[in-house]
Amino acid sequence: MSKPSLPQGTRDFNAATVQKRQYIFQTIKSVFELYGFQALETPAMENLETLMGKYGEEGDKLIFKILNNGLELPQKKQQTLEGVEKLFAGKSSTELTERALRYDLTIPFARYVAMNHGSLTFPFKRYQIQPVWRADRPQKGRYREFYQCDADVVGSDSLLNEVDLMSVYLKAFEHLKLPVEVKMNNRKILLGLAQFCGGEEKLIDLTIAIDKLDKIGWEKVQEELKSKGFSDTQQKIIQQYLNITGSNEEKIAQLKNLLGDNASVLKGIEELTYVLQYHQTSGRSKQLVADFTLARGLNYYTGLIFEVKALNTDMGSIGGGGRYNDLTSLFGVPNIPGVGISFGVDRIYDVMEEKNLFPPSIEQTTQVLFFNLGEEEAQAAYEQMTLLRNKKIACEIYPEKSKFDKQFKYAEKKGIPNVIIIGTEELGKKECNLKNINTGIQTTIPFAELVNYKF
RNA sequence: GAGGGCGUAGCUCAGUAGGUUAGAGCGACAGUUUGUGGAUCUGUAGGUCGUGGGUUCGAGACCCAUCGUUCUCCCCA
Repeated sequence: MSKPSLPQGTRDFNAATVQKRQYIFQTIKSVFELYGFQALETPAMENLETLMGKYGEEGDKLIFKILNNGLELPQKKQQTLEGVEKLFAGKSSTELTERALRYDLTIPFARYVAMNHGSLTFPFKRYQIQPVWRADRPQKGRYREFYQCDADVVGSDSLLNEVDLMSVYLKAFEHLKLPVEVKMNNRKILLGLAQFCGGEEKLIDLTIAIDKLDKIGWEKVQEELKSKGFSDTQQKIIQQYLNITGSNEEKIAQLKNLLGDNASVLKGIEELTYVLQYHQTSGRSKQLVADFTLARGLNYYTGLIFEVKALNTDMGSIGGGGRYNDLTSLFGVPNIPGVGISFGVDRIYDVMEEKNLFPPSIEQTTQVLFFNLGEEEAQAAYEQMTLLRNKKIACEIYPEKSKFDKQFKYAEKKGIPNVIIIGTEELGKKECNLKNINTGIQTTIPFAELVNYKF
């Protein structure tokens, strides 16, 4: 028998890890609820049709597909073979895979809204905390199974939603004590730049290229632009665009100078300014940074886009989002605009672990271990334990009669602070010996008073 | 999809230019101690060196393949 192992890019979470993760989930969840978002859960799998074509060509390849059952049945042989042929032709084949694991939470949400738009109250605000799966190559901060925490508002055009969502970000990371900055840009600004440089159809090439700026530097970006057919003068404009620096106000002023006669750019600036100004008063505006090099891969975004970056670490973005004007039209229901944000919990965990930001208090465990010193003694201990449990004190009894040594070590390893020893002597006097493992102090307490003891 | 690092005991690793029966620390278990742990000491168990082939008188070490893992690029959270 070979050693058991885990699929690539997946992890087990032990007790300590689960507690820390729960701490993050709880923190984010309570902020979502504070802002009026309601929970939603959707299935791990969706119909392949629902997911395909929504994440771009690259994204489609990363969708985990689920092999249909019953492919080996003789009456389905023809169908199966057709499916295989489609597969080799580079197409997706529902003959082989009708279902797939969800790739993110946004598209399933859009599907949900499209299916239920008749009965939902708009604006509809929901949050969702569930795992998603990607058939990616794992590396630092990248897993094949990871959790997303999304909050979206659909059915409202108002920029007040963007304002509120930025507040959600800042509040949640404030609670987590994780210093971040939220980069903001507007797809409309990028669109304007594309119009300036040869046409809207170049938007995607353009965004992909400039998104790499901080990673590969201008030289390489320029090479990529050149290979995508941008002319020298266009490259020059893009370079000027990317060189915009300074405070938010200064950046916006420079952008106006450069591309101010483009309607789309102006609209983008207006929206960005609106959100930034709203936060001027909150005192947290410093964490909101206009960054015109921010692009974001997903193509369904149409307005403001955001990305959260943890300060002083080389971890990639730990959250992102943006406005999409027409996601549900993918599912036949037009005119439901929306805006959403997402938290990358696994990366947040990694950063917090790296920076030692988890409060020690979140590790909770058994408070009291009852020693097992024989059948009769154990019965008495069990009675006392039940009383403490009724008082909501976490207790356990060592399941077998063993040497003190062993039972002490168990308590120690598990971080149980108190042990209660009930042996024949104590049994006779109807009392128990309580020993604090950390201080070594031992006290004798009558059975009748144990329930009132403050652990 | 492209490229690099690493796979030796439960864990972390050592293993010198290929040379006898493959080592250490930690951990586990047992004893010192059938009712008071953490320490010390003593002892015990645990490895077909990821797998398969090749070179060699001889391979944990060298070569090839394969699997696993990890990191970088692409892309993304």
